[in-house]
Amino acid sequence: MPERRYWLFKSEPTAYSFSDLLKEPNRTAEWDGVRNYQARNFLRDDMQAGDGVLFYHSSANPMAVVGAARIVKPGYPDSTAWDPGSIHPDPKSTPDSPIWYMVDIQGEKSFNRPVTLEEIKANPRLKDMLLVRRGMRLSIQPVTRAEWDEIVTMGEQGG
DNA sequence: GCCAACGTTGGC
DNA sequence: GCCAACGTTGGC
Repeated sequence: MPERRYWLFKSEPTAYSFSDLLKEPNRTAEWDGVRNYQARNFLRDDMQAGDGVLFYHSSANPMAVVGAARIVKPGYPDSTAWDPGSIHPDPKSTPDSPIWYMVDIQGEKSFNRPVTLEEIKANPRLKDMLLVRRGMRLSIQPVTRAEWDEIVTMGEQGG
């Protein structure tokens, strides 16, 4: 049993929100459409079933981590890449030679309150998070155990 | 709506 | 293999 890892997934809530995830059958969705190699490597190589996911709303009001999810299916080829009807087609990726990967995540808990980007920036314990690093645009980022604990604790404070 | 940051593309 | 142009991300 590998050690549990922690991640942060960004999503624009106007495209797909945490409450959308909670409305899915079994609160589970395929996290498809990632088209960045560094994020792809995390999806393909590093994620394991059971890993924790902080769900972050970007370009939102407020910008915040709004809940927790977990990986329920580790990396497998992203079939939307060779689906010409998808919003992120990539004809270079094929079933025989996939380039892009996805995971399945299951929504676990909506926080009692959003943990805002502003609070994250103001918290010295979270100063090293990739999220607040200048120019860091990765939509999937690793998070340390300590950062996970801190954010979950903040989110579970009374609402 | 702006624009800094930065990844990707393509001409050479 | 360099690098200018271009596209995207995402906070402001």
